[in-house]
Amino acid sequence: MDYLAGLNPQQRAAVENTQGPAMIVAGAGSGKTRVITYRVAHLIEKGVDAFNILVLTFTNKASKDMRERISKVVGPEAKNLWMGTFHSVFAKILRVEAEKIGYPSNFTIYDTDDSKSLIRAILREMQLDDKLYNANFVYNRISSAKNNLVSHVEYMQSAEIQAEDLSNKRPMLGVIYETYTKRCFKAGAMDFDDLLFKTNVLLKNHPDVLNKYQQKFKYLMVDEYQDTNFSQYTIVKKLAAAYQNICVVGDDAQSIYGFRGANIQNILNFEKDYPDLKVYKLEQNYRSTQNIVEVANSIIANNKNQLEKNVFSENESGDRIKVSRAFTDNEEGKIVAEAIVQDRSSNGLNYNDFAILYRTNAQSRAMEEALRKLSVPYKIYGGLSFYQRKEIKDLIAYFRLTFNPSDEEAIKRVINYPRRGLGDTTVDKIIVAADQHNITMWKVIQDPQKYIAGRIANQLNDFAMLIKSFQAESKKLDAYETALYISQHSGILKELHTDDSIEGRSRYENIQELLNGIKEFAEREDIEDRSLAIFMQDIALLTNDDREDDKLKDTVSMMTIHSAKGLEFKNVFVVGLEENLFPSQMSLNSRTDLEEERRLFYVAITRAEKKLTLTYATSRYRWGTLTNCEPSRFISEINAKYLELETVKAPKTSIGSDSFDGERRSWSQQRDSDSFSKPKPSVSGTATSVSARPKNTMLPTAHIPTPGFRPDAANAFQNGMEVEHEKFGFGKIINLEGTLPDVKATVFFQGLGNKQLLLKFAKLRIVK
DNA sequence: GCATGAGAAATTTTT
DNA sequence: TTTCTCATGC
Repeated sequence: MDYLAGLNPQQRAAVENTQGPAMIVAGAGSGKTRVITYRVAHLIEKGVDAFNILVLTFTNKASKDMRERISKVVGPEAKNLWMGTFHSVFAKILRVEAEKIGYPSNFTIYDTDDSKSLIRAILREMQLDDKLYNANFVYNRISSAKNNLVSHVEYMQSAEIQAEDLSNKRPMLGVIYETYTKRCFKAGAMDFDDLLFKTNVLLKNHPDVLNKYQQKFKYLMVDEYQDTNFSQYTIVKKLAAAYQNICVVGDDAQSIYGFRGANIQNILNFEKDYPDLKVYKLEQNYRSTQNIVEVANSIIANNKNQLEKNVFSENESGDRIKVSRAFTDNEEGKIVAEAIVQDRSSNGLNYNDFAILYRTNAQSRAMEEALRKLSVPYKIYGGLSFYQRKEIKDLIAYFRLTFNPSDEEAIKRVINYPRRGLGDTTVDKIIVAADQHNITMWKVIQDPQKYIAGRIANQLNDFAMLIKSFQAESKKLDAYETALYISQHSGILKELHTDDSIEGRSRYENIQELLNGIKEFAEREDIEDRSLAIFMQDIALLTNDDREDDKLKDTVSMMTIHSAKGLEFKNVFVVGLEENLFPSQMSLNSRTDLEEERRLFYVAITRAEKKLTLTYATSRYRWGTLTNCEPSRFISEINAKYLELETVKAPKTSIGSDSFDGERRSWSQQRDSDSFSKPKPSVSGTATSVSARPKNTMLPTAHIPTPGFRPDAANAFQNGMEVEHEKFGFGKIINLEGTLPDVKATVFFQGLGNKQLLLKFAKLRIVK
């Protein structure tokens, strides 16, 4: 039992006490994962059968990491643990029990895209205003209903909800919810929230099933308990009811998924559910310097509602927190990139000692450009996952259809890809026919003559035959062979192969990569059923973090703060610390939301081991235009004694005296470099990493045009007028020469001197 | 049914 | 600025 030796007293107590309800409040960097892994290992060492232990996590990555670490202590027995994300564990159980709730066991899992697409279709069919009934909004509404275990029936019956929807002028939401639910059911599909919702239904309506899993999971552990929603909370509570061997681990200060229905009260009130609860507080931070920990503490102290704890560090006190101001988002990128280059060479660090964290994905672009300019290798985490790419989803839709031809979203996705003359009108006809006869789209497609007039029936027949041939082949071939067969005979491979643009080639490669992945799967010896159907089961639950590609490469990591949770880096840059960005604009209306933003900031800070840099810009491109920014309130919440404010540099004015020329020059340079890097500039389609965003040199100052800025016509100007220029700010016309339309004005701008401007081009507004 | 181009909308975080 | 939707004409 030597693994116990390396633990501090609290950690050790949490590990050794395995009976009854327990809550481990784990401050950031306090060795939480270690405690969970050792606790599970300890259970197994004590003789508990691994099959009787269920460990629930939020990300695939967390569960994978933990399983690996556990197997280092207990060996191959770790394989028998039930361990995974809420969604994957209960998907697995639902597949076994599906018939009990009327679903086929090979149900499809709809990802967010599928769900939204279905919602859009329903909105169109109901002829609802898609601005009032925005698909995103509807999706969130349904999602939060499900996460609070409100079924569509209860939704419609609840006077409160109905009144709320009515006052929001969206009385049809209940009907949409109902239709959506029925359509999913008809398609044999569950969305993400259903995996939890239906589990609740199952456990509620089938006491025998509940009992079975209560007996099975004699020991339960839940990681990141502060992120559970009501639906998850209820499942856990039910499963634990028989033995009460429930151990939850979490940190209320790191609850950052409230927007997705997570309820921080679940951890704050845990004690009420289990009065004889034992609480273990892990308060020593082993990760960060004292300064960093104290800054984090001082930030989080601004929140009202929290569990009492005192996180401390016995590491060195460390550097102060650096705060850098930039004038634009591009300059911010430059400051960060330069700091990385310099720090790396002067302190002998690797690129992977650095992370850049931001609030929104959109911020990555400025960072990327800056890093690329200095040839700093980087990797962006999050964003579009491999499995969300169009070509991958297309092929997977064929797979889905093969195993579940009722899958409506899959049909719509590929019925006309590659093109086979089955366009929107035909699809609409199928949907109408299916609706009228109360059958699935697949039924209509199989027997088109019966439902749809005209020659289009022949093409539908062909499509049905195609899918049926896939089904037949899948019974004969292994996963890889089936996948290959489908990709060839669907025409996808050919379609992509003929596209020899850069994007097209990369799509082709992605398909190859997917096929390789399937091949690997087909050759695995540790699983019994290696069919494509099994491979497909959880694919919607995978994210790109699950694919180990270049983990070992030495690159700077870039990601949103949300995806950085659980990670640590020697040097961390938290960028974009501005009001309306971080804290996000959406959070400013309520205390709850603002506190969540603050916890998010807490998470960001506590990722850093040695050095933390906060940056902000005084202006930034948002929705295409330059906007003024104020420094984030979070910066002023930090006690100044911990901060090192960077000396302010004067803004650079890189444009020469003749501004018109200067402007045009930088445009043409940009053009040139674009066409240089893209052999076929005419290729449209998916965006490449080459951005047409104005470069640094185009932003001489940070002037923000007054709202509603509109340039005046060239003939309107007179000598002596005060004018505003889009970029240069306010100035005064001191000379006019030439004749219309070629009048040239000399304008004096404060701080910039005289500029010659051709009035027909310059964006000038008359002030006075 | 499909390709093309104009115009509008969008940006919070994700299993 | 980019991305998507819608309308138009073939």
